[in-house]
Amino acid sequence: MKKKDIRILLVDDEPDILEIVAYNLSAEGYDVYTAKNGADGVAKAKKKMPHLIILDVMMPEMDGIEACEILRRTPGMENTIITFLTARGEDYSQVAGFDAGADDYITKPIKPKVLVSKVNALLRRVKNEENTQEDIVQVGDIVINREEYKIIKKGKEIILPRKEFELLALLTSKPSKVFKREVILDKVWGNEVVVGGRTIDVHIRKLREKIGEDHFKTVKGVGYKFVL
Amino acid sequence: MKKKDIRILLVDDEPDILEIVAYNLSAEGYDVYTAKNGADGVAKAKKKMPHLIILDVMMPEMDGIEACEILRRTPGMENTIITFLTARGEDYSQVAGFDAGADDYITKPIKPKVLVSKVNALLRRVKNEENTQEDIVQVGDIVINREEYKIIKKGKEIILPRKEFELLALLTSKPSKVFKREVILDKVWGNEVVVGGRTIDVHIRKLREKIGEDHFKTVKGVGYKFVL
DNA sequence: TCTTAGTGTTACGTAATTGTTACTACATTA
DNA sequence: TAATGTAGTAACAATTACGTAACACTAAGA
Repeated sequence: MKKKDIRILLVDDEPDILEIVAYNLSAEGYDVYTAKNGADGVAKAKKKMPHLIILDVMMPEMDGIEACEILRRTPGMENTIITFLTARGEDYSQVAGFDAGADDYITKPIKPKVLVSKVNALLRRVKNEENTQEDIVQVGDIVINREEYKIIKKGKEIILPRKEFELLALLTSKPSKVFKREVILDKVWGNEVVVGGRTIDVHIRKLREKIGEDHFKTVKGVGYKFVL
Repeated sequence: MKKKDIRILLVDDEPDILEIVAYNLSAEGYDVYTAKNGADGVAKAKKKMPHLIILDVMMPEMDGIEACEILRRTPGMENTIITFLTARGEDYSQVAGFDAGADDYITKPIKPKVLVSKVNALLRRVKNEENTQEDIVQVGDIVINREEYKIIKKGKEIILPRKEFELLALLTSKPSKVFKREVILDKVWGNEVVVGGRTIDVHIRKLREKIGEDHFKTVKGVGYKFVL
């Protein structure tokens, strides 16, 4: 998952903070949205479904704690990462924030470099996580685009026959996972078709020729896996 | 996943810190281990495979940054949560820490309540997550990954042939339990196949070579058991 | 129809895994 | 201490599984 596809929602009532934080995160490549109070934040969150929400604790209308509690109860947002902005030393806010379901907090005054590092760290997991279900997978110098049925290696497009592509798509859908022969047959060939015992091997061999020998690992007696 | 099954490794060279943090986290119900420098920490981490590692940045022998980099490169620990302990205001450490692959940092002086809240927050995700990941089992310093058909011992990946893998998986499924020869034959070989009387012994021997002599205990006249 | 790319099959070579054997070691019991 | 039963070991044998090349079939388009 690319940074520009990661949405961050910023909620704070101070325009200055909003501006400086939004600037820094945008510069880092994220897709940033802002809201100026808790109620507005909750509304925008439901609309944009951000991956990360940064909430100021102290706000008019609806404070961060309350907003956080509402967000956590919103379907589809149980696992959104929520982090608070809080003044230093407010231990109470921190504990209360965590209780409300926050994942982290960031202390004011905000230091852009630290903030950006922290946001990167919080989102590192998201970036990998989504990889496994993306239609576009990147591994080294190879890009597999399952949506458009094509792969790109070192900037050069390679067209694969359908069966080979489907086999590749299956294996790359969960890198490192071993797919048993029976599972491969079921998913790529369909369980009613009976094919010879060497068919899978032959297709694997073709992929090895075209994509690269070392990406396809044989697990004897079990099946194959795609390694990065 | 229950709190008592969540392992936390604490690495700091100051005994006082170690004690107070360990006390608080233990009281919260976590399974806490400690190490007194980076090198020790890395060794213990490989052995215990903790879910969360709290690393002091400043340490003799090996500092936290270096330890973190090593840990991140260790098989099976790519997704372990790592958080730093750092003195307030050391912006540089924070940024460097995130670059090294940290997920978070905790500032000294440590406030127990805040610390515990934070740890709970960091582990909230783990608690739910692990529920679905049944095919990764941990026993002592050995991780058995059914999905990828590999095992990791002290951070080192070991590939086992299928029969050996299945035999190991069976024995470790219930550590200390003695599996009778007939039961092993049934589960690993299938009750219709008839194999010679020394076959199990030979496979046990291979596991002993690869995994470690002392993990496999012979119970004469009965069978074998796996001990931690 | 002919051609062609894609797909599947076969036969065979090779390597790894699995199983067997014969012998050794050790403990238990008579 | 001899006899017995059970397990450990190494070397070897058998089996299984995989890789490969060459070829056969098939469907779609020229």
